[in-house]
Amino acid sequence: MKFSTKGTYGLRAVVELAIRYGEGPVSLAAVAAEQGISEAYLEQLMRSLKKAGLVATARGKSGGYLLTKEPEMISVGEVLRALEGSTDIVDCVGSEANVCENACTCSARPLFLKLQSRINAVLDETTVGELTEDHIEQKKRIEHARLS
Amino acid sequence: MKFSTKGTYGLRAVVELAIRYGEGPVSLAAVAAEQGISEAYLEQLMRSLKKAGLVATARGKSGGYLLTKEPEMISVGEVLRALEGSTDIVDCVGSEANVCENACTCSARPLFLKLQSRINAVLDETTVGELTEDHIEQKKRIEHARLS
DNA sequence: ATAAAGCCGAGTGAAACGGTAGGGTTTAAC
DNA sequence: GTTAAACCCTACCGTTTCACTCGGCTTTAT
Repeated sequence: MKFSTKGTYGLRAVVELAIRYGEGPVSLAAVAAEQGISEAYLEQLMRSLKKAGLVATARGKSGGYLLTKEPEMISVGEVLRALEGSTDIVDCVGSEANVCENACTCSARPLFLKLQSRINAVLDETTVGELTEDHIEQKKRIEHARLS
Repeated sequence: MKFSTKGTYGLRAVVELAIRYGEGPVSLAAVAAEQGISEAYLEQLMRSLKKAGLVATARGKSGGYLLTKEPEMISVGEVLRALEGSTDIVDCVGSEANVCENACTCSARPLFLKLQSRINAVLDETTVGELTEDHIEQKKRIEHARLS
């Protein structure tokens, strides 16, 4: 039940793009530096996000990455699914009905179903826009504290 | 964000003990056979559960495992924590404050905190007793369907 | 032309997972 | 009081995933 850094890094990168939404492409190097992530590693994550259609790219000099929709229209679930393939905690709870042979007698399954629905609720409700706002607020607060 | 079979197997084993709660020790072989789990592997899981004080053992012939409290008094969170060490999705959300250096600026952390609290709610509310009842109900229903 | 950017596949060390093996020690039952 | 059924314990092992790196390619603004 651990969350991978893949998801964390990816989310943070997307928030970084959200901060600069509407200002043209942001280079990988800029995002990596801002977030303290290895450039080469982040590139892989960006590729996943691009394949999922969440980010677009501009190639060539002064190119970079940009979000394909407004931050408020991107749920964190979308981002995580793009990065991790699925946000299902076990195979037998997905809509694709990848159900194991004895699912109907598995005593743990009711718990999994409940857990999954609660998790999905959070992932679907929360948007990248919200995370971005929180983050900007937080940065302001720190700046304030530093000055006083 | 995948759930390990360790947790699943362990939960199922505990439910099996719950079904026979009050009837004396249940042998590893019986639980393993009923749930279709490798005996040697299950033994390791049982040891974790014992170390956590959730099950007791009777050694020697006709020995086995038994729950140390009523199924209704055991939350699934306790079981999972015993098996997996922790049910925290990331280190920086636990009560032990194993917080990473830039936690206060991590844009993903608010999401993690929300997710974790929802997960904890489910894990703390749900008891082994409930899972056991559901399971018994389910078995009855299948028996019914088979006979008709 | 060239340098800055993205694109892409392959490889790698460490850890965890899921499971196995093979020996102990305890104890009820005969 | 032997024996066999049970738990106890340590070590190992093959596979997968993680987190990350490397090196080369293509595109394109300047």
